[in-house]
Amino acid sequence: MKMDARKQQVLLAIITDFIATAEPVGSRTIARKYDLGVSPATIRNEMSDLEEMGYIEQPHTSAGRIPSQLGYRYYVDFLMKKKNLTSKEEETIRRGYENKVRQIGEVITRTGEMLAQMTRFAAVIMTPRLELSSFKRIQLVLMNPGQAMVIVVMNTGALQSNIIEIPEEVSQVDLDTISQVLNAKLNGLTLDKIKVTLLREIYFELSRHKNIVDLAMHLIQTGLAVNREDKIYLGGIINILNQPEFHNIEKVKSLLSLLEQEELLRSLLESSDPGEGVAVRIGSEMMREEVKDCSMVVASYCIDGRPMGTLGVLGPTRMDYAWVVSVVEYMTRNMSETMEKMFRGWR
Amino acid sequence: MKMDARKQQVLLAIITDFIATAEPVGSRTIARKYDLGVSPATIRNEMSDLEEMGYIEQPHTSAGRIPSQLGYRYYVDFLMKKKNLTSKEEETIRRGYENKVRQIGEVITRTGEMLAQMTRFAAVIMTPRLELSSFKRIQLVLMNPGQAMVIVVMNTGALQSNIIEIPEEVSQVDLDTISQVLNAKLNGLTLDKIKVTLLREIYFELSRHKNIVDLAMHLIQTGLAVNREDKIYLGGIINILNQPEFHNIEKVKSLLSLLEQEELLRSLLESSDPGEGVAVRIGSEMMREEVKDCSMVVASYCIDGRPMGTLGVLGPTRMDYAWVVSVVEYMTRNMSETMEKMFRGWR
DNA sequence: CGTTAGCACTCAAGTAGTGAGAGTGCTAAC
DNA sequence: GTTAGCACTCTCACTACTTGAGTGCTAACG
Repeated sequence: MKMDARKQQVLLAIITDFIATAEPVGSRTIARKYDLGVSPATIRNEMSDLEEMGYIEQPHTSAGRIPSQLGYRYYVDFLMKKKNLTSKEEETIRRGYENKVRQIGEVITRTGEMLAQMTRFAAVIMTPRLELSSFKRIQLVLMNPGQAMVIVVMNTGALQSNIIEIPEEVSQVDLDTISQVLNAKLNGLTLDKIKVTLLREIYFELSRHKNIVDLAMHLIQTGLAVNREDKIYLGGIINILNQPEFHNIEKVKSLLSLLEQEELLRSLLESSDPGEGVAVRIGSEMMREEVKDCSMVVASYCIDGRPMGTLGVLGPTRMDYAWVVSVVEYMTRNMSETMEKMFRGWR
Repeated sequence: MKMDARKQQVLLAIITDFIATAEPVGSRTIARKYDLGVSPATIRNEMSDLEEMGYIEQPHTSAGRIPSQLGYRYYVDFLMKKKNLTSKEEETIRRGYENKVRQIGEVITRTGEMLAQMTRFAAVIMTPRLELSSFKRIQLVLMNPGQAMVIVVMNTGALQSNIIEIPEEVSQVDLDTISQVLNAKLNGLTLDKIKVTLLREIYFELSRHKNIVDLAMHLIQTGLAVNREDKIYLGGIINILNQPEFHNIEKVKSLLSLLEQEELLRSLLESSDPGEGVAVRIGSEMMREEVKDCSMVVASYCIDGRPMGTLGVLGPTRMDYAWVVSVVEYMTRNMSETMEKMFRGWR
């Protein structure tokens, strides 16, 4: 069986209607609301074909049809027309970034809030990936004899801190010395490269201060290594509960238990890392039972063309993809620009 | 009408049973399960009295009784016997803190996880209140000409960072000078006191560096002032959904929308700030419609006897208060000790 | 040969009626 | 003061019935 123009029209009608109403769509409804110029009987025939091809399915015999996962996929790939945001909506988004967003965390929070509010779904955003950020500055603070805090500032403005054990006799002045040497050597490198290349140089440099050289090594190894997980913003879960498909509490529970586990959320976001532009992951494409009735629309935000992190929206498979894709796209562009503006010269 | 010993026994039986089963309790059940030595009929009379006094209520005519909010209050204040944790449970908790918890954030996360897991309710923890922490160190990092990052380290190990605008010509060396002066002057003060006392001294000190003195003032005012909100840990929401009283999705929605708004959550936690020991807030005592069917068990964790923040558990009013109070108490003590050990000498 | 009208068939969901079970409150007897 | 007995109430689960939406099939139409 082959897909022809009319089948496409029917499929489009079914999906459009189902997205809007969350009710199975019957042949009669299509004939009435979407002017295809044919009778319900004809549409029934087409629907029967579409069902055989796997694009739609029937919840039960006497109900209308609903799109299958495959149907959504076809829709997203071939049928969907992007909706442009109204200039008022674009305005709202731009406004959101104007109001003193200084810190990277603020940009992310603001983006997440807007994303959740506009799409009415849950928003998920990863902070810029640390392994792609580069080292800006290190600072050692003596907390008390024997313990120091290592503070690492990345060029994205991200802060990493860590408490390490040091010999009792090391003073703040010693720490400052180490800071200085490290700063000179490490500036501008990505975390990946730090360990491999420069240990020898630093060793040599610090050999004047024999007593602290071991410390510095220790510090590089432990202080920089741990705690490298990126944080995740998650908001607007409440929106998902407003969707009729989540009136069933069991689904809510399973979804929520997934979202509460940050590692799972991260793997979800990472596995659906889009190359370029906006990607749509539908239901079981995400390979997780808990979200088989959900879809994600994700995109990467970039700084100087380099993708730094992922942001996205999580909602039921029955979502208005055209709209959500447009919002995510516009949002991503604005967020990227805001960050770029913020980081100009920080590298 | 006066409360007598037998009424107390009956009330205790009702609450105990209801906590365990979530079903209204009838006179027959009490007579059978709780050996009061009287017949159901007598218990019925007592129940009738208790209802009149407001301690219990009837969902409908032919159902048993359930505790009213007042009933729970009476139970918590007068009837409840603390359950001691088994040594195995205590062991689990202690273990949780042994495994390299270095940072304040880790202590909080770990505590939250354990609290949620043990009580099977949602856990809420506030980070140590900044206004009670004292200043440890300030560090200024030049991000690019015209912008600097202010990093403030508190004695609790908490980090605050902020981007500020500075004159283009200010160099990292200038910033280091300012850092040095500020560090010397500010060390050990609480944030509250910083502004008022020392501006003049610092002004004098920096007058050698005329060009940056204004900057330093600006920095103190903006850099330290903003972003002073304490963060909140929230976890284990999923547990609440497992309670039968939350099978109604509307309640879930209303609760979740409250929990998603951090300020509301904070006000909830702050308003039920316990003086000493563990406090229980039942239903509408929290003054919020969304949690009228919930209770909180909260306590303050202390460092050197000074209460630094609040932690607590949020669950349905029908919770095993005796058990939860014990867990929260033990947990608070352990968390306080862990933090104290960690901070020894940091102030 | 594609399209359409007509019709029998199916199924979910709502409605009404029924009976069982749990629990109470009252009364009278102990 | 306590208890047994009993009538009464109300929820809940179960069943039967009706309604309406929607399909699939068949035969007729252009």
